[in-house]
Amino acid sequence: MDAMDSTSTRRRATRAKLYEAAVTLIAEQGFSATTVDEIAERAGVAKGTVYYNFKSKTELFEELLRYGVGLLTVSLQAAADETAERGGTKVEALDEMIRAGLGFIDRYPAFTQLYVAELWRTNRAWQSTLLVVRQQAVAVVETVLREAVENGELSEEIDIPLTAAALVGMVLVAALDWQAFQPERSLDDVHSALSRLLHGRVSGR
Amino acid sequence: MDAMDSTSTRRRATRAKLYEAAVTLIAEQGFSATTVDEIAERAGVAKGTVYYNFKSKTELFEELLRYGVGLLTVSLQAAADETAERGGTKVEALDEMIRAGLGFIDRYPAFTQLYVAELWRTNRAWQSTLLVVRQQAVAVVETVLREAVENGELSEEIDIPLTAAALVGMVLVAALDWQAFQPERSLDDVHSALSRLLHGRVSGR
DNA sequence: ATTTTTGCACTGACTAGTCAGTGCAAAAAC
DNA sequence: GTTTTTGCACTGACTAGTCAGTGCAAAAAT
Repeated sequence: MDAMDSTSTRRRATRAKLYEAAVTLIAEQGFSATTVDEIAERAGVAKGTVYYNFKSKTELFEELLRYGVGLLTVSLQAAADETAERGGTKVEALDEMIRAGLGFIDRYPAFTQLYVAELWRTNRAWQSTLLVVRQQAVAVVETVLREAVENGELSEEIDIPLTAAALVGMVLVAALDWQAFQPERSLDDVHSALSRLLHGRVSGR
Repeated sequence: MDAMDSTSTRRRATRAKLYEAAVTLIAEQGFSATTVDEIAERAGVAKGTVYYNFKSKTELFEELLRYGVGLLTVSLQAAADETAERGGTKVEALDEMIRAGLGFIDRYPAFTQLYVAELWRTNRAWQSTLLVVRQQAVAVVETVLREAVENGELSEEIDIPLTAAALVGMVLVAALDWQAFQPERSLDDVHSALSRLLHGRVSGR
């Protein structure tokens, strides 16, 4: 039943080293400005190994995108599920998802940079991969919003896709700004600022 | 002793053509993937002309950033000022600034893409230019938030820099998503979804 | 008036270099 | 003994930046 495990442990480890190296370099410099030689060197691997494991530089990058967004989606979903299990409201679930999102960005800042930098480009090879992968992540938020509207926690007037996009954007940009321009702030600081926005506790006292 | 007009009309026109060509190409493909030959060709100009007008590809790009963010800042400031003049509240001013931001992104989507894609990169030549230029734009929002707190419209507990960053991010990402994934929506749709978030009218009925 | 000079804006062929991807034999790991 | 990795030389396409030269209009010299 196993056997056909086409990727050996060894190969997986090599690939992981390559992802790790590529994500940092591409986040800093962009895809085109990053050379395959650099990636190989940083991963401590021969250039030929890159091409033994991936058919091209572009393919390596696309796999990286899939892998990274997969991690994010799992983490968002886990936050939503845990809140549900312990009987929390949907708005609490959203709040926990914001925290999970911030945690992800805190752990993988380079991936986040790279994702944002590529997401809205047009005419690039991996555009369709990105579209799929983005929808995966946003869908988790949309589902919780939808449930919250159904059980009356949120107004029926909200526009679910737009609100989901805005929430994701808010977290993404606030977190990147935090990392880039105010790294001394704590995750809790950032979380509570965003949470306040979510709960409409900005205006009024 | 006159001749102060150091840049002739002709040169200015050429530069404008180059900005126009560069902004679209770089938004689509990124800085490194865009060649100077492409820019020149799209602008209908010889390659040498690019180097006659700018000392390098990087300098052309930096000028472009300065120019674009300048436009945005002016537009945000105008929205704030007009609201103040007609005696509106600070929260109304924020609302108008959201609209102005959306309008800007609607008019210059390519510039916005390019800005977002480059903003959080590290180790790039134009990093310092970006820092300055970003602060310019965010400062306008921070000022209005600060005034709103001072006159009691907003809670004293809000974290001004973080909230400003989150608001800008919310608008930026929602607008780019709108353009990329739901272009059929109207500006008013998007504006009212965001406005609802700002006013805390998401939760509750 | 006509010719010559000057300076600006622009041109495009050319240079020197870079980089994705290949090929392959030998070694290491499994 | 099969799979994976290494090391390294090589290729060919592509690219940032340069530079000698062109076109042209206004000024200066004749």
